[in-house]
Amino acid sequence: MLNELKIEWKNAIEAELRNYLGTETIPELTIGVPPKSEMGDAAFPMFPYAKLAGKAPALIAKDVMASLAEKTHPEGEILIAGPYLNIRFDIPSLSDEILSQVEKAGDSYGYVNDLAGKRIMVEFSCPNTNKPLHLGHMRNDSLGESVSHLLKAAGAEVLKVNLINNRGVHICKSMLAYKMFGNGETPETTGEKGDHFVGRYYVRFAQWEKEAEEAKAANSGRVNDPSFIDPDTEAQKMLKLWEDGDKEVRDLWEKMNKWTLDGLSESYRNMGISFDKLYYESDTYKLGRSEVMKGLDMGVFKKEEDGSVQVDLSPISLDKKVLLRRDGTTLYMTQDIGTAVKRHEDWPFDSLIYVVASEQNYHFKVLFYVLSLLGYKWAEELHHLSYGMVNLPEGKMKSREGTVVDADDLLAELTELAKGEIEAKGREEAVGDVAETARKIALGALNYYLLQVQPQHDMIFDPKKSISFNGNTGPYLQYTCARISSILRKAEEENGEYEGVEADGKLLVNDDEKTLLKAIESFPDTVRKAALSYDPSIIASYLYDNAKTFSHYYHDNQILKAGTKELSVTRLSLIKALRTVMKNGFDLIGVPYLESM
RNA sequence: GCGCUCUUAGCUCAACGGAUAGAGCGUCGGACUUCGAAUCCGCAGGUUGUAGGUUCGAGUCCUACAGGGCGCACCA
Repeated sequence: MLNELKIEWKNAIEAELRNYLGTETIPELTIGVPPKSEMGDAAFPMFPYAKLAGKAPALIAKDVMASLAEKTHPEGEILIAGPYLNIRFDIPSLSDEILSQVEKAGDSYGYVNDLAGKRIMVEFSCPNTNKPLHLGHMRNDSLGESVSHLLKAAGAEVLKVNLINNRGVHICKSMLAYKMFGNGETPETTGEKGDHFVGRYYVRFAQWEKEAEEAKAANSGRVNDPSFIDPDTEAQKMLKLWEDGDKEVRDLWEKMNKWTLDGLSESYRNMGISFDKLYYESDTYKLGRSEVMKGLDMGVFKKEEDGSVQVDLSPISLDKKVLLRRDGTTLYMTQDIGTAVKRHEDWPFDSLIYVVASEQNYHFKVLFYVLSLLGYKWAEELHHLSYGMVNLPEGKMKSREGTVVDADDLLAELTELAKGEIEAKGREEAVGDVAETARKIALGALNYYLLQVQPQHDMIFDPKKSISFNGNTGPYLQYTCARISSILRKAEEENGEYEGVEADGKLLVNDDEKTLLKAIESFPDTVRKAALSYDPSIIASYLYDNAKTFSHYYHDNQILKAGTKELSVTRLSLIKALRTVMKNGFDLIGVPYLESM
């Protein structure tokens, strides 16, 4: 409704400008927001018309205002701020309408229909089945989950898919190490979570590999000993056996995959991540060969003399890329081609978003181009949501150096910290389920931390300092809502106190109230913007601004003892609407809502 | 070497091409007999990596340079 008003003003001012400048063709008027609320609610800069008019922008603003003031114009007060023509709206007179809209829409307030009728597939996570999740995966998962929610909120039908990387030489490495050094132990016998158990053998392999390399470098007698086993050669052999369907290898593979996947599922559950459909690389890795053959027939790919199939990428200023090896086997790229085609068959999408780290920018550029060469029109609707690395203060996380931040450990540690906070504040009773509340606080802190940064930016994570519960954090947002809930509860408990008293939006006249009303009104626009740009950080900073304004407001103004019952009831309706907005926003960025904490 | 990308306060991050570049953390100093102090208020902290250019207007767009990251496999 404020938007409509702004557009009415834009049209009115443009019409006046045409009149003033004596020409029909004028630069489009831009709609801005003044830096301070006392300067008005909408800003129209007059700079672009200075040359045409041969007058200073400030003078134009004055003249246009004068002539507009004489006519009937849209609702609002015209202000002059130097070269800007600003409009102030009567926010209190709109507040009843704003608040009742929120009330009516409830859980779906903020939802828009820009993507109505669109089917969007979102691929994210894509773990290997040889180790547990780490912080890098968590950024991927938070983003994937959040973007999926955003797209739904924008009206799309969304299918979340995961591709489990459960085959390849790296998987064989953990299997081989287990075979060599496992002595038949299992997650049950050691009491470990399955993914951590398997991950330990992946690390064990790396250790073994290092020892072998050292032995080779030292050229010691061991290397020539017939009993010397080269780990890498052995892993390759195992991969071959796997591909040939060797019973023993396949059985071990099934067993270890299950261990890992059980562990990963538990992590996903704890993190609030879920998928609508799982794809397994063991099923998809051979897909794509027929697509490549089709491309050969179409003449868009070329068979080299050595028998490999390649694609010429010079039209997109790249070199060339092999799509089938000379022995006819498939590659990562081949698989992704096949998987994309299969996915479109499985669930014909209007768009497919790959949430994958920026290291793979090249891969996706090539993939999308190849699919378009194959004539798939939907290739234009593929999107790589490329996000930056999560680094440690001392640099990149390295599994070999043991600097990887484990997802389960981090979550457990944060939960423990949150529990400590609850206990330190003596909130156990008020909170009820302490463990569950602590988990939700930890999750809120983590998701907010990961999503407040724009996806494409690299970010630095300091395990000691990064995640706090104070300041610009998830728990601060949760706390804000818990406070609102607390006030609303109290109001209910004073049963009868406010009976028959009507809220009157015109009473909401102070700056914070107007700021909150404008923010509440702009929530749907914020959702739209975030969804269309696949950027949850827009929601995060929007929610933070609201929490900040509320805290300030709360500090300076009484709600239950506002002076008159009418004012109390009106303020209650304002904070209730704010809570709805916050809650709906929380859903979009994986911050759990808490009644009390 | 080539390509992509990034560089904003001590640190972590914001800022539809628009007005005096903002938050949090950290430092220092204030505010709880008042609806929850996981809060609020204040002080200090900046030549937006450097040099040019486009524009009425540039942290934002273009070019060059410096520095960081990531790619440039018949690995995934």
